[in-house]
Amino acid sequence: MDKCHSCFFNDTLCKNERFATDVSFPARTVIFDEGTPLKGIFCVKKGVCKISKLSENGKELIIQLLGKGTLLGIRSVVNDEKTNLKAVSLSPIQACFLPIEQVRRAIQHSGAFASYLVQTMASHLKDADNRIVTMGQHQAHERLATLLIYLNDTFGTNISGEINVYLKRSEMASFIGTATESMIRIFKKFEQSGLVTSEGRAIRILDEERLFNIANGIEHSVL
Amino acid sequence: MDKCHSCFFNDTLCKNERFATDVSFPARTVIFDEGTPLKGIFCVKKGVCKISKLSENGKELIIQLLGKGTLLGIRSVVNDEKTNLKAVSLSPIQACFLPIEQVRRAIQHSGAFASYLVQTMASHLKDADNRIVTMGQHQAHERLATLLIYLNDTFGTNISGEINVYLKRSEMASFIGTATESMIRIFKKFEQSGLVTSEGRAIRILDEERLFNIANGIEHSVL
DNA sequence: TTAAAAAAATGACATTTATCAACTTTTTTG
DNA sequence: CAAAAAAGTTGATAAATGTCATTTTTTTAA
Repeated sequence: MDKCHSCFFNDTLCKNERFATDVSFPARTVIFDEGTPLKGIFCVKKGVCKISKLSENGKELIIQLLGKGTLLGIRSVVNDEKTNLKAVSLSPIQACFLPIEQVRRAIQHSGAFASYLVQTMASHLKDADNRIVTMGQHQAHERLATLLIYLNDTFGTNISGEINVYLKRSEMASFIGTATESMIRIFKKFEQSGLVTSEGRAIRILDEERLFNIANGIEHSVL
Repeated sequence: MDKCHSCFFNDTLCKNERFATDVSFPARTVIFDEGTPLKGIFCVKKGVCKISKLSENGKELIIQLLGKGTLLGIRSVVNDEKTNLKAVSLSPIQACFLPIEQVRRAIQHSGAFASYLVQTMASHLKDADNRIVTMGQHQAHERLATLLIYLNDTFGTNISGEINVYLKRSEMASFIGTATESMIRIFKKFEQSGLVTSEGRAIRILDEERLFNIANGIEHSVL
């Protein structure tokens, strides 16, 4: 149980105490599942995990992808509910863990932490709103373009230009809310049009500008 | 500029001061538009307003309907951004207004207000997640059933059983992310199946249980 | 390394949903 | 009140997306 030295908690909150502890998870591990009561929150320090929710009809939808610096489980802790989301690591995860009592105490007594939290949540709410609009008003190929740009910009690429997140085709479909087959067909058209290339789950974006235009319904050529 | 006596600010925050002031808006008025810098937040005390966002392709999507006790504009204020949402009153609104400096001060110095805010936002984030799932994994008739149940349960009905919110057909379509014509056709089937009745914009739910089953993909009869 | 399992890809087809044009009804405004 | 504007409705048709069956490829684990 080593102290966490690189996250917000310790930086602003508990400089001389040992509230946060380090934890890690291998790739493709369930960190928590829907319906679990959480004992605290995680702050991701390395790796990416997916947050998903099962629809009543049994289909999964990926709500968020969380990387470095993001909080995991905060909502359930704040509202004292069982989590309604599932968190699975996509790559090996390093994180730190802050117990529920400390979180509550921090909100009450640290203006800095409260402000940080409110700002973070406000920003997530904004993202969620944009996501709702995208899901509600855009077609599948526009949503896929949006996803690809988001992945590229949020998680960056390695030396050879591959996006640093490796999703299954079914996960990409799960994110944009289409059938896997539909997603594959659209993705193939993107490849044929020279917008992206892929090798297995590694994706490289070749023409972000055109992808952007497709995402926003400006370019229709690739249907 | 009378003091507001019935909202969270005064109850928990400024019992002896005059931070919050009363404001009101007639029905169908723009309270703020996308891109506006806000000078503070509103707390709705009476009436309902719609929060919407314009998609890049020019279509509007209704993100939320806010009634009594909800905050308006908090996100932009917290993150010091121009609002990216549009707020329009659907009925005459009574609200109180709290200036931006007071909000910031309250988050920093009032543990009670910080907790309240974090909890409210956590709950909105949960709603947003559910909305994303509904938009991404459900068909139009399921989304319409979900909307009708939501309206009925959130805003209640008057003596004659009519839901207390009066939306245009195009607004219902805007909420569930379909073309108005599609929405009308589905709504008509709901009426023909004895699930709802309507007279203009007044809607009465006749069989909430079946609506619930449709919303969750359990019943398919009404296609 | 190889067999088994999982994921990816493809075609044929069905279903859902959007679009467009025309028309009717309701609401707004001079 | 009457004319104009906006909202609501309908049918015909096109486009988008899902489903199912099957095959190929990749990944996993013995």
